Amino acid sequence: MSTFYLTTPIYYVNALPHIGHIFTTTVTDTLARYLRMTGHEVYFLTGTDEHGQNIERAALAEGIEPIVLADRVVAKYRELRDRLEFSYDDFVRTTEERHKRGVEEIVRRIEAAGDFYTSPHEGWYCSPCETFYTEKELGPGKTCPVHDLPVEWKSEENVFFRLSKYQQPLLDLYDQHPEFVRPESRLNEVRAFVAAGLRDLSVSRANVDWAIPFPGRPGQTVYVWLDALTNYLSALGFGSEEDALYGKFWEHGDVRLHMMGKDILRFHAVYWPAFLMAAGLPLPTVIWAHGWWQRDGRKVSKSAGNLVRPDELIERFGSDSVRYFLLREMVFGQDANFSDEGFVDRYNSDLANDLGNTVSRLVTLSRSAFGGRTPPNACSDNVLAVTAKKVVADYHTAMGDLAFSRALESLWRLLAETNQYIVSHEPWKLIKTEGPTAKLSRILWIGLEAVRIVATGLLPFMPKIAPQVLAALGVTTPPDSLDALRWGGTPTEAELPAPSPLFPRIDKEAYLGEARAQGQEKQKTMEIAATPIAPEAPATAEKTGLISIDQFFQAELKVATILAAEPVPKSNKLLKLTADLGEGAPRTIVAGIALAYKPEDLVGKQVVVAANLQPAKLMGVESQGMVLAASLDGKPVLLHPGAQVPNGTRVK
RNA sequence: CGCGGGGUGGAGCAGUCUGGUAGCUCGUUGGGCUCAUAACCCAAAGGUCACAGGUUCAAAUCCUGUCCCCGCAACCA
Repeated sequence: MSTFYLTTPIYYVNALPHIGHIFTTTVTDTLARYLRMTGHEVYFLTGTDEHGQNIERAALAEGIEPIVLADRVVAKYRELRDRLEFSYDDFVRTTEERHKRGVEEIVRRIEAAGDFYTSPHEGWYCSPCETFYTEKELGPGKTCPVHDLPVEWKSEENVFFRLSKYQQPLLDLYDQHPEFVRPESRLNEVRAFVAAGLRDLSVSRANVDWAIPFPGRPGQTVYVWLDALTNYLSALGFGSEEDALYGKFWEHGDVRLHMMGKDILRFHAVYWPAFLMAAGLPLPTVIWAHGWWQRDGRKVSKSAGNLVRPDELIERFGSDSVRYFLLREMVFGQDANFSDEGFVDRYNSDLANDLGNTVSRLVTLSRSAFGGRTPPNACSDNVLAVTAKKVVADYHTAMGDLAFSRALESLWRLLAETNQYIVSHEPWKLIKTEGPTAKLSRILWIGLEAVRIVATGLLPFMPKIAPQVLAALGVTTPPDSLDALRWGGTPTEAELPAPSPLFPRIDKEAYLGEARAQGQEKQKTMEIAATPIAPEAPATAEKTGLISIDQFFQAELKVATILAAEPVPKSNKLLKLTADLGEGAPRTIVAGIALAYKPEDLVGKQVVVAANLQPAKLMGVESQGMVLAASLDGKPVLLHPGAQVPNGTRVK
């Protein structure tokens, strides 16, 4: 027996849970359940990350305390646990006292090792990101590349962590423990990043109040990632007197596994072990980065409006169907695709047809032949028992590799063979011709037993439904150990309740129509919400964002004819235009329209140009103006004059 | 030469590390069965494993090169 410490990331409370959170937690939960059922001691942790300026500001905007905002999101996660049967042992919040103590302890240790120093930190700062940017990284008009909001020049004293010192130790770690980062392809990524050189990391902020005060550094608070990562220790009691769990699962634990999406791998595989090395603490043993869910083949994003809506799926199909789909459809480690059609197909063919229907036919046969009971004769020596043995072995192998889809696939092989077995023995004929003989009894018992093994293997995956399947097969108490995967567990002459469909078939066409309509409805709502509401009373210009006509005329808009157009090398959005503004010499203008226009289609066209903009360099080409275009979902549509006019004509 | 993932029957994917008859699910066509949730079983059609070269007795798999697709980064004056 080994100890396993399994964690999900702690989720940031600035947004409600979505399919990404659900997936990571579902995966970890399934693994936790499997390990418990194979006799291991498991401690499963999840939680929330609640500090930082984002939260502070969001709360301020609503006029509430940050903790109230956090409480609200935490309540959503608790609700999710109940709906999806997450079996975590603890839920840690970074605003808890125990967490604060853990952070203080790790800071003290790193401080004692001499790996912190104070230094001025200057740069363009985006508050929502809590990040400094270089000039080059900024968007047009000195805006944050992520938020498009103006950044501020900021200079403050920060505490820095000597990350650079750990470059070689980290590389040694990856070499000595190639299993540290999984899947393997990710290890190369991490190694390349570290080998390229590590800069010291700023780990404090001077002006963020909604955070843990930095011990021994008045006026400084702990940077969110140092704060957040430490949850893995603080939740176990690290830094307090009651640290028995810490000793058992971290310090002396056998496996310490962090599960996460690939987007935050770097923090876990580089920064976190470096912090721990500095603090003289044991490192995690495995960092597992899984892939992302895409929607209809495209990346999921709010702006594209293609978010997966797990709430509706859970309501319609049941939480276990969602869990099943997520684990069956993704090759663990790679990206996978979600589509409504794919979901219904899986549900109907795997759950309704294969699993549900097989249970149904066996139970019905058994009940009618043996007076509402399971058959009286068991049988250990037969073709299905041989298959079952092989299937169970494959199942365990796959689970050991965290290859969830393969584990499920192997169980379904047994299901398929069970159906073949039933058809080839035609028990419905035997009932009519010979009655309830021992031969019939064995045939039906073998079928029931094979399905029982499948349902038992599903217990970690489908904690709600698998026990119901077992109950339908006459096993009233679900086993708490996967020893029950051994052939022979189906009771003889046990009461067999009348079957009811566990997974009712879904009419695919009807459902897809429904889902489409729902999607459109959503979009409509969003459009309405996006329509600006006219101010009720006249407000001052400053407040409404209105400008005077003089301010407007500060912009010189002129008509120009495009003389030439060519793509900018190595860029995919930019076109380099040569335009005549009636000034004698043509101007070079770079425009981000390459995705929507071909160069040859633009030559000779008249467009509107902002003529008195400061020149700027884009991908090495100087642009002396801006072509005006309507922006439709990020796609530009150029503005042309309604009739041919002389170049340089003023637009007003 | 920015980083990464991918290209395998109509669709979606596994297999590639560790070379040995190309596999799964869905779909299509024909047949069977009637216990079961219009389900289940059998059979068939359908693949130059992106392309080219190389290594090998043998390549989807290893090596080299090329093309294409998708993310990220850069880029929307």
